[in-house]
Formats: sequence, C-alpha cells, structure tokens
Amino acid sequence: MSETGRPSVLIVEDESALCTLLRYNLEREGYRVFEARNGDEALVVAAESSPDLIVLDWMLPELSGIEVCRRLRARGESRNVPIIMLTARGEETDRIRGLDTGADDYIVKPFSMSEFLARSRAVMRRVRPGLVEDVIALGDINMDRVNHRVHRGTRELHLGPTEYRILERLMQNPGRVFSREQLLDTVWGTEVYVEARTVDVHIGRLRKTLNQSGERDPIRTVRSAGYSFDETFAN
Amino acid sequence: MSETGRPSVLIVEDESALCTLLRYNLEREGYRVFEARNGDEALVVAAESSPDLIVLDWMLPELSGIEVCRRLRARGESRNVPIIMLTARGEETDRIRGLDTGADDYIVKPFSMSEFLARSRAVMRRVRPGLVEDVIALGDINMDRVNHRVHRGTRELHLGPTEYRILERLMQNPGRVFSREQLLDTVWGTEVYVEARTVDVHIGRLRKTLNQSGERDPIRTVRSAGYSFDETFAN
DNA sequence: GAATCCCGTCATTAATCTGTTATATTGAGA
DNA sequence: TCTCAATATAACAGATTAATGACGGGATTC
Repeated sequence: MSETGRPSVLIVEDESALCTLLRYNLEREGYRVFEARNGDEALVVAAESSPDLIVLDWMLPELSGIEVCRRLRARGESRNVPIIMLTARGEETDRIRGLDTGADDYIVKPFSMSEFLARSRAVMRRVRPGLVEDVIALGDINMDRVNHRVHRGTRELHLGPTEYRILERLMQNPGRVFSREQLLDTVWGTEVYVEARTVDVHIGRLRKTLNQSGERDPIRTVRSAGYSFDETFAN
Repeated sequence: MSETGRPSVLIVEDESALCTLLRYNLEREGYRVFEARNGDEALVVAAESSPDLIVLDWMLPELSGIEVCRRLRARGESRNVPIIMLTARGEETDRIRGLDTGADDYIVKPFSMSEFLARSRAVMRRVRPGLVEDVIALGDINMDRVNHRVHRGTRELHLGPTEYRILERLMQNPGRVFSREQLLDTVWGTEVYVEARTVDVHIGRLRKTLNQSGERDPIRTVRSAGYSFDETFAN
C-alpha cells in the first residue's frame, strides 16, 4: 500500500545518477518522489501527479528548464507549485537571478545533499505549511503527526490507518474540496482499485469517531463534488 | 519532512572521508546530520537548517573556519549555536585557546570517535538537555546509558543488546512513532538486511522483559505505522 | 570446547481493519 | 410536496497486520 499524506516532489533531471541520488535522499526524508527525464515528460507527470514541489534541471534535452518553468506557470494546476532550479556553476546564474523565471529558488551544482534538502524543506514550509508541519491544529482538533495521535479537545481519538490518512489529507488543506477520486489517489494510491463509494464509508467512520460526543461535524460534504475539512471550523 | 525532537548537527568539513565517518557515528547516536563542504555552504545550511550543534573544521578552503565562526556568531539565528572546532595537531592550537573565536570546544585531530561523541554529547547536554542525557527516566523505567543498566522500579532488567538499543531509541524520543524501517536503520544499521517483521519479535521480547510483573505496557503499537514509547506513561 | 545467550525467521493465532453491498436517509430541483 | 440521485449507515466476510511461540544457527562466554 502506498503511503500518502506525504509531500511529493517531481524531479526533472536527465542525468540518471543525480536523479537516483536525489530520489534516495528525498525518500529518506519522507517525500514521495516522481521523476521525469525531459521537459515534455515533466509537463505530463506534473499534470498527472500534481506534486507539491518541482526540482528542475536548468539544462534539459529538448525543452529547456526555463521553458518548462514557463509552461508550468501558464497552466492552472501547476501555477502555484514551487520550483527549485538546478544550475551548473556560472551557467546563466545572473540571468536566472534577474529574470523572472518563476522559480522559487535555485541551487548551483555541485551542491551538498544537506543544502539541497534544507532548501527543499524551507520552500515547502513556506508554500505548504500543512504538509511539513509536525502538528496540525484546527479548531479543537489536534493531529500530531510525529506521535500519530489525534485529539478532539482532551479526548484522544482512535482512528484506523485509512481514517487517519484521510483526516490528515483534509486537514492539510482546510477548506479544499477533494473528490472521491482524488482521495482514492492520494490516500489509497494510484495502484489499488477501490470502489469510489468506499470513501463514503470511511468518511462515515471518521465522522463517527470525530463526533462521538455530539460535537459539530468538521467535515463538510459537498454534494456531487466530494468532501472537505470545513475551514470555518478552524475559528 | 522536518523531524523535530532529534538533535541535529552540522558538519563543516572538506575532507570527504572524515565527513562520512562523523556522519555515520553521529547518526548512530541518533543525531540528524547536515553537511557542508566549505564556509559559504556552511553559512547557508546553518541558516536554513538551524542545527543544534556545529562541528567546524579549522582548515577550510576559501573561507577559513575561524571566519565562518565569526560570521555565525554575528547572525541572530546562529548566535547561540554551540560550535566544536576540529584542528590539526600543533595547528594554531594556542591561538585558538587564547583567541575569542566563539567556539565552545575544540578537538585536535586525529581524535578517537568516542572522545568526539562524548564532547558532542557534553555540549548537546548543555544546549538540549533531555535528548542526550546519560540517564533517561520515564515513569518507573530508568535507563542508565553510561552503565548500560535498565531498571523498572527497583527491579533490574536484563535486556539483550538489540532490545536495549530499541528501548534507548524509543526513550530518547518519548511519544514519537518509529516505523519498522526507521528502527532497522538506526538500531541495526543501514548495511544489514533484516526482515521488517523481526522488529515485532524484538519488541515482543522487550515487552516481555519490561512487563514481567504485569505492569502497564509502556510501548505503544501504532497499526501500520510502527512503535513508540507511550509518552503518557511518563506522567 | 561446551554451555549459554542472542538473533533472525517462520508458522500460527489473535486482533483489527477494510471494501462491498444492501438499505435508509437526505437534499435539491421540479 | 414529490421524485430521484446522491449520500449515510449498518452489517458482514475477507484481508491485513500484529503478537506469540518455537527453532536452528551463530556468536559469546567461561
């Protein structure tokens, strides 16, 4: 079963060795990793997997890194995804600095892995606080992702693995509506085939545990669209 | 993903072999390790990862160790981070001693790993008490890491090496859930290949010894996630 | 060198979770 | 208010996951 609720990264890099190294280290840090070998592939994978962060090599065969960057920025889905550029020393460094490429940060090769990881974390924290935050607190609901504990007020909740992950996903993006299909993709993973209605059942179970004592339901059903964590609940 | 509750160290060292050695041993001790190859990188990584301790080579290409030290001290974020200097024998030793470099301690190369770890622990104990204590006491369980003795109440427990290390790892971070893979990495090491389920067996053995007299079980199983030392047990 | 201890694996059992389906309920639009 | 599609819920069987006991081999100790 694929682990989810994790921040995901798309690596766009044609040099295979570097790619593997980055993947290894990012996965060690708890990221989910996608790869693309060239610009075209990058656009496809970005659209399909909608990563939380894109690491983009400046020098790519065919479509250049900067062009990929532009196209990603032009599309709705990927417009706000942070991008870290990898550049060789001296290679257009100043132009990158000056140009509005739309990249959020860039790193000059060769770079140390810890520097790279530190920057990734920094970018991620800035753009998606919920994704890398250790504890997420919304209203009287508190999820500690390090200790794997969920509290409503002082009451500790016992959630099954799937319920936990669904809640995690919803709380990471309060207010955002997830379709059943999206939840299946991110919570269950793309490999498994599960009936869409199954999501309803788990949402039901989650609600039951969440609202045991008759509290206000923090999960909003959006008819014919999906579910979301009610953002008005957080206040 | 940012891991908290774990002491972190930044190694600034251009000699790759030494760097690897230090990293290996520090990680074994439960530290989170960042690396930098030169002074500039050190400043960047220090700012981004805000380590609890910096191990700084005196001789660095470009920016010298002492200069890095000064700059770190000049900046708000890193002003109070303890620094351990690594120096070659005879190399400016007296001047370091005399100068107000801002370093907290220094070690002359070559040095024994246990001396290095002892000093790191000493510095860390000052800055992050609790994470590197010689004796860890949680509830009625007491682990003396110097004498390698574990007591539950007055009863001394006999643990095998592996059980001891697992318990150590768990007690260093009460509450934090470790996956089987993480435990394998930190307790067994990354080189050996061991079945993930083997962790279960050792946890079982640990529990058996821990709860001989029918006491409350301090180890929490988190289904499909791993194990943790129950932090509510400590109260 | 024998005895002991410790370890890793496996098979079995126990506990818990999961996906599906059938049925009830809800809600929006006619 | 009625209708119909969408959602909620309960129940169940099967699947996963964890706990436990047993065993052989290898290391360690005396």
